[in-house]
Amino acid sequence: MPTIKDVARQAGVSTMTVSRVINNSGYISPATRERVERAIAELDYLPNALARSLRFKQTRTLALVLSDITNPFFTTVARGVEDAARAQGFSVLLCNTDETDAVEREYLSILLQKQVDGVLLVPAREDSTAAALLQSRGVPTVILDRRLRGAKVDSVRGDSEQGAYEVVRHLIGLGHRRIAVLIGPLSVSTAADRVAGYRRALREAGIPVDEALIVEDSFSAEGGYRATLRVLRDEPRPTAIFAGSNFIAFGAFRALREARLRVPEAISLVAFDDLPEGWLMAPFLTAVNQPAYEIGQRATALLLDRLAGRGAPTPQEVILPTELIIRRSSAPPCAS
Amino acid sequence: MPTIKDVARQAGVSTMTVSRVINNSGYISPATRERVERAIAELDYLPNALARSLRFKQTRTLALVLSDITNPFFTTVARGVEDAARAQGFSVLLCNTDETDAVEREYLSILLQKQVDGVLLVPAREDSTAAALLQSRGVPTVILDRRLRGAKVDSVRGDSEQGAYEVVRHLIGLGHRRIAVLIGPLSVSTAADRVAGYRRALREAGIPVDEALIVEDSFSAEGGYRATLRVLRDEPRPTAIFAGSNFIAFGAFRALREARLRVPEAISLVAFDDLPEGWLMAPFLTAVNQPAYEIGQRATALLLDRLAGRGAPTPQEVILPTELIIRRSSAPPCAS
DNA sequence: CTGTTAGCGCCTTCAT
DNA sequence: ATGAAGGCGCTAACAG
Repeated sequence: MPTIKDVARQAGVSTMTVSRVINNSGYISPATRERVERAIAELDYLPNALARSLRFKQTRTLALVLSDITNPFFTTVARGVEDAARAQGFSVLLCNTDETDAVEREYLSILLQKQVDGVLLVPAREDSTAAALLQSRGVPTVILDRRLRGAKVDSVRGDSEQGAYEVVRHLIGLGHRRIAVLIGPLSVSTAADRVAGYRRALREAGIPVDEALIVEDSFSAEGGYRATLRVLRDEPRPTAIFAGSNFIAFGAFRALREARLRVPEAISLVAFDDLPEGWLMAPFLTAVNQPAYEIGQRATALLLDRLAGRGAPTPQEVILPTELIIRRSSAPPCAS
Repeated sequence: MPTIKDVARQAGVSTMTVSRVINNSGYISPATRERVERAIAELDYLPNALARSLRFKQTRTLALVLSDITNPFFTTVARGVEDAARAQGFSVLLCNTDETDAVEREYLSILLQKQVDGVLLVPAREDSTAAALLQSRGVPTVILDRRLRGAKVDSVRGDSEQGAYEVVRHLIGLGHRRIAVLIGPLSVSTAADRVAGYRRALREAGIPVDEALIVEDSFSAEGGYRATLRVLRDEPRPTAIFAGSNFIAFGAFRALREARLRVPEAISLVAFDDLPEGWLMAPFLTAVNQPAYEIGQRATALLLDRLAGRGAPTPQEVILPTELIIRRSSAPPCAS
């Protein structure tokens, strides 16, 4: 790997002159510039970003810390992040935490050491201290997808409360009154918000909340499966299930199939988080869609604005609207 | 951000001593070590990875260059990569190229500048020069998912030829003789290999190949849609379609639905690349599944072995078996 | 066992 | 318009 010294020697100038050419700074005679540029081309010289970062104190690298890139929602968020970052010459370090506090902390330490310029964080828990730590170290941070308790940080997320409210209202409109909600850990704000939306819809319709119908498990297919089994034992059995995430819905659907309950004839099933368009051979599931790509994009724009000193003085909170997509998995309750 | 100097001052030792504590190198009296460690804790000191990388000439960072993280196959690959990398203390820089040569080159330049230790590359084209460039610069590289013409590089991929062969043989076994194959650009090796597998299956069954039934478009839903329209105009119409990727299958399915052709009654549809388990509410599509996670994991292991000097002397080529999953989208041709 | 010197590759500052 | 010195934060090599 040639260094700036090699180029300087080849061009018969000092390293400083080469540096000026590279950075387009200061005055340079056309003749020398020409010579330097030829030397650069001849040697296939590429500046060492580590050395530059060490001097400039910026790496032009962001980190995206999320629970699991395998979740299509986060995949799309990641794509939005990457596109927005690349457009401004930033690279993205990807970190999967599996919702684990320990892994989150481990990654944070690495990211601080690597001197990333900013972090996009999906906190593992609502009271995660990660954001505070980053802030205290002077690393701009944007929270994605979730709320953080008492944090003074920029954040971008979909409107979980309103989205849940709308889909539950849809069920109520169809005539359902016993509606179960299966959700991930309530320590995650999206879980809490979706339950809050659920409660609001019931309250508004004058339907009393049966706490037994609110089942907290994990945001996974297994969680959805377990929660469904539990809810099916209830008497009288709920006529509709609101799955708090796409994965929960998958698990719920499997449990329903095994219990020989047809959807939507025997029981309705709706979910939070749609799958990317075109993925479903026969779109079936009524779902609340979040603008995942835009969440990633907006969050990154916010972060890059801060890095450029263009940030607003106070923390921004961007809440993007969701969209209710009614398909065939929701129908009026059966007459029984 | 405190530096090693601050720690040294606080502990009343030289920076070298601090360095020794950090790296567990050389001899240090327990007493000093203790003092240094306390200073580190008090200051919340974290070593600057940029400076260390500059010295050590290694960044403990890999790059994953792929076409689109939004594709569930690559998502899973990425997860495999990340897990394997993290297990050895490496971070992963994610780069989406959208199959574009220009973006691929742009990223390579950035990655070289950032001094990544190794690259996992899904080349945009079979004759991409990216790998050669990386090798010439001394950056270990592993090719993922695809073959590269005449490259002396490690590579890990699924067995496209055999997978295609098997699924087409499955169709032939059902009685199909006019089988269309819809595929992405033949300049991508997976496309070429899947067509090769298709041809082998037909040849073996003594069925002449009708070149009109081999349609090259893009590896996308739109490509699948367009290709299907074309193939449906053929006379006599094919009784089965082999979609060369999951996205192609999605587009094909939409075109078939619009043409009011029921699957599998009117026409069978099979695909390469399954969707992650549990994603489908009602698994329907007969598909060839590739071990995506393992591809990512194995490739990363190979790369890290090389970095550690544990690599084999000659380039390794790992070809992992695929698995045919027969579901309800394939059936015997209708009597017509 | 610990400290000093020098340098990784680059750029800011200040001369010339 | 160009160059020399010094330093970003860290560590290998050599003292002592």
